[in-house]
Amino acid sequence: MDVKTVCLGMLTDGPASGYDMKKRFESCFGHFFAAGYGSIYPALATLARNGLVEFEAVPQEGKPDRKVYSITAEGRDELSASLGNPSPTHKVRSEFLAMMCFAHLMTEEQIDTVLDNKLAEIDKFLALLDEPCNRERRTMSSGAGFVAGFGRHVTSSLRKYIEENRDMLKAGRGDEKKIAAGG
Amino acid sequence: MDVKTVCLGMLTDGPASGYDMKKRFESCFGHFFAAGYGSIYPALATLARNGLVEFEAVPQEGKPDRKVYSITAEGRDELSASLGNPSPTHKVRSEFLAMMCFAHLMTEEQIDTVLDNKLAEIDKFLALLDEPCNRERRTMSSGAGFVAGFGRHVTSSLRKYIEENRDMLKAGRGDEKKIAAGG
DNA sequence: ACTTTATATATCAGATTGATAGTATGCATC
DNA sequence: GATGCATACTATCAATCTGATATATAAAGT
Repeated sequence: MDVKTVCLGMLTDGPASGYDMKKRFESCFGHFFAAGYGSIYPALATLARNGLVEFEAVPQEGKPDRKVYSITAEGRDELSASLGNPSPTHKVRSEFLAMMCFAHLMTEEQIDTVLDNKLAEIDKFLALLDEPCNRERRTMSSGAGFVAGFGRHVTSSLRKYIEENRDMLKAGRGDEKKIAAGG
Repeated sequence: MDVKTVCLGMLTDGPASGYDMKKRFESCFGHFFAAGYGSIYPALATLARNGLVEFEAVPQEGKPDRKVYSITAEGRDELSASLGNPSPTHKVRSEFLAMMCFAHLMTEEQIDTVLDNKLAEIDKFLALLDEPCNRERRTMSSGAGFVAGFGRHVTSSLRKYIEENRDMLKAGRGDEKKIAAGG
């Protein structure tokens, strides 16, 4: 289940260009499976080379050809095999938590700044999940609904934890040497 | 805040080898900042090349030299600068959620298998967080306590969501063409 | 005797990230 | 009328990370 597989999955909804897919990655998949051009274009090139997708170059005025990709029968087989994986991963990569492990090396001000920024970021994300997706709910598949709900639920929970436990990070730091005081 | 920075942070607790650090990544950082030898050794090599750490090769009987790394004054400055980053990231990479987006292309059996495996994995992780870390709580920094609690809280919340909403994934799939029936 | 686990290092192919680049149109700001 | 920015569309690249693998030794389990 890499970017290639997600691209295959997207193409079961109909043909699309790399640019279209990028927009879909941003709007729907962004919060749990980010992908930029640097992974989408190579993925599509590899898929095409292996016959899992095919594309038609649509000429445009003054713009590069639009390459519209479609999934092939082999592509559907490959996707089907990928969806048979019984243990898909779910990983977190958090500079935030890694940094908080070293809170005793930070000033109180630095900790507060990071925490406040993180809460603001979370609120922004929650607002995003509530606005445009609710309107599309008719066209959303059951899976997309599950995933959007997942994001809302887990992110709210995360927010609550930070608010209720941020005091922990300032406690018991009096006797530690602060290396980050000078900057 | 990459592997290099976390290595620097670990070294503020005292000298350690790459092997020692790998164990620490596994036990404490694993669930939010994984790192294998393939990133730790190159990170230490780069840090040493830049004078942010220094190492002493300790000869051993019948084993390769143990390279024991220590942080330098320049390393502390670099770490301090990294801890000043006001917006550290927190990213999720989930094959699981990506797959659930395509639940309408899966059989009910496949969905159940994935969900049951995921719940079992979550239980295993929660048990892990409760057993060895609780005993070490005296030696844990406030930051490590915050982060461990974060893991417990968010993972429990995630578990609850899956249990309470898994039915969504089977609903409304009758009129969809299933491509994954054959395997 | 065989396998696993632990100690220790290190490399490599493949994938991803984040930035950058090229080319054209339209829209707003100065 | 110029400058900057957003949108539309492609694509590449260095730095980094992942997961597997290689090399050695030895204790401990089966």
